Formats: sequence, C-alpha cells, structure tokens
Amino acid sequence: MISQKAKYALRALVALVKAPPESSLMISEISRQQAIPKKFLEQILLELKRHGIVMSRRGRLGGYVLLKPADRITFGEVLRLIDGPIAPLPCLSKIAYRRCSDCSDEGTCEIRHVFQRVTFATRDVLDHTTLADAVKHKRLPELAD
Amino acid sequence: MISQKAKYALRALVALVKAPPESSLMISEISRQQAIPKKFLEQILLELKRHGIVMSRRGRLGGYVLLKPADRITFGEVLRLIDGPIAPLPCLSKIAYRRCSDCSDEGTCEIRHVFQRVTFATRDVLDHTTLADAVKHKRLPELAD
DNA sequence: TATATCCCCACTGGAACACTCGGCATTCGG
DNA sequence: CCGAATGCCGAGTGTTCCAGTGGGGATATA
Repeated sequence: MISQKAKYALRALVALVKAPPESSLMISEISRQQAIPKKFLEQILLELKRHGIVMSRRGRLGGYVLLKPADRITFGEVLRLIDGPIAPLPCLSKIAYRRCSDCSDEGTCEIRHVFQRVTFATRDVLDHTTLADAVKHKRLPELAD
Repeated sequence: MISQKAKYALRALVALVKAPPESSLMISEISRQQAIPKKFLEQILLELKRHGIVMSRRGRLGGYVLLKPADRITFGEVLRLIDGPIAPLPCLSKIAYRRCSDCSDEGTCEIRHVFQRVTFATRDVLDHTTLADAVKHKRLPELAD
C-alpha cells in the first residue's frame, strides 16, 4: 500500500497538469477540489518544490505550477521521494540498498530472486508512466491478465 | 517493502521445502538455521498452521511439516495472510476492497488506472510463483529489463 | 514422571503515519 | 505604505503498526 501522503501528492500533481497551461493553482484551491487536508497538502507541495518538481509564488495571487513538463515526471519519481524505496526488499532497492542482515548470500537467496522479478515488473510501469500519460488515459498494450 | 514477519515466514517455508521429505523441523532448528528470533518464529508458524499451510506435532521429537505440496503454495498466498493486501491501493485489493473515501469515480481516477497496471504485474508474479519454483531456481523467461 | 516441544495470550518500546498549530515571510491591491 | 492573502517552516500529537519478548499451559516421548 502506498501512503495517503503519496496519493495526495499524485492527485495534486494531476490537478496541476489539468489546470489551464501557465496558470497557477493555490493550495486552498487544490485542497478543496481534491478533498485534501489543507495544512497537510501544504507540506506535501513544499516537499515537491524542494525536489524541483513544482515551483511557487507567494503572496496574493500566489500558487503552484509544474516546474518540469508533465511528460518528464514519472510516478516512480514521485513515489520514491514521498514514500521512499519502491522495492519490496531493502536488498533490491536502487535508492536505499541495504543487505538483509540475516541473508548470507544474495546470489542464492530464493526469496530475493522472486522479489527481483516483482521489482522489475513494478519499475517497468512506474518509471515509464508519466503524469502526462495518466491524464491522457493513454492505454498501453495491456499484458495478459 | 514487505514486513520482516513475511520475510521470516517465507524463509521458514523454504527451509521446510528443502528439508528431507516427510521429515519435520523444530522451531528451534529453523530459528537457528535461518537466524530468526525463536519466539517470533513460533507465532508465525502458528499462523501458517491456522491457515492450513503447515502442520505440527508436539512433545519430544515434535516439529513442523508442510501440509500442502510445495508447488501449491504461492508467494502471494503467504504474503496476503501475513501482510494483508498486495495491491498498492485499497480500491484495487481483491481480499480487502475499500473505495478511496475521497475519490468520486473509480472509472476515471487516473491514479487508480496506473496502479491497476502495477497490481496486475505484481500479482502475475506472486500468484504464479510457488515455493517449489523458488527452490528449483526455475527461471521463467524474463521480461525485458 | 521429567523434559522437550508446541500453544496461547498479553504486553511493550519504538517508529511511522496522518495530520494539526502557531507564527514568520512575501507579495499585491488599494 | 498598509493590510490581507498567500506560501514557508518547525514543532507537536494522537493513533496505529512493527518487531519482538515473557510467562505460562498442553502434549508427547524417554
């Protein structure tokens, strides 16, 4: 399960993508529109700003805009900076690798091997799906169910 | 990230699969062999027993054995009963569906749509990989990286 | 009967989650 | 230049979850 915070972050970003081009949205606007607690959203957007995904203007008529184009922001990127590693095991994480303390040899660890396949499959979706893809309802050829 | 508990459960089960056929392993044996805290392992195995995955014998020379054949126990099954739903959003879970309180329409939710693809990809691996597969080091044709 | 094993319940310390509060800094309209 | 509206920032809080630990009871074997 992804965190509520990550869900809020993605919804806020989707709202920004859908906004008329070059116009900005205020925290309170996004908060109302998406039913996200205002103060919580505030710190989420701040975090996205620190990571260079959005920018803001203060004061009257302030608000937020995307800093990077929507087709350059992936779900994986957002998820990693809000929730941390995507990999289901620390020994499979790109951004926060840590060997399992109790695992003697990663090469022969049966569990790791299985979850490695999970990780690849997950990354394949999250690192190649952008906000632009999401709002375009672009359906990639689905894998067999 | 899967929980430590789930990791322990899978390691314990792998140990049982690898044990000489029809022979049982004691908690203390698995605990030592796999470096799992004994009392914690105790309640994990108990949980696996309640769900019909292993069975036990008490008293001197007691221990645990697999109840179902190794090729009928999937990673998904074990993970769900220890960690709960696999899906990254409650509105995508098979075993614990709950609609997102703030989402007006699931059909048009951009976030849900993306994570649905993640869910399918994940389930595809976890629900079709068994303990037998894991110990056999059976390499299925890998998806492109 | 003594001992080794599994069974069961309760508890706990720490971390993470999902917020909330209060106040400061900046910008714009008038 | 003032005041109101906005974003910025640090701290705090209640709840839940995680990862165990402890103490005893039931059961089977030597």
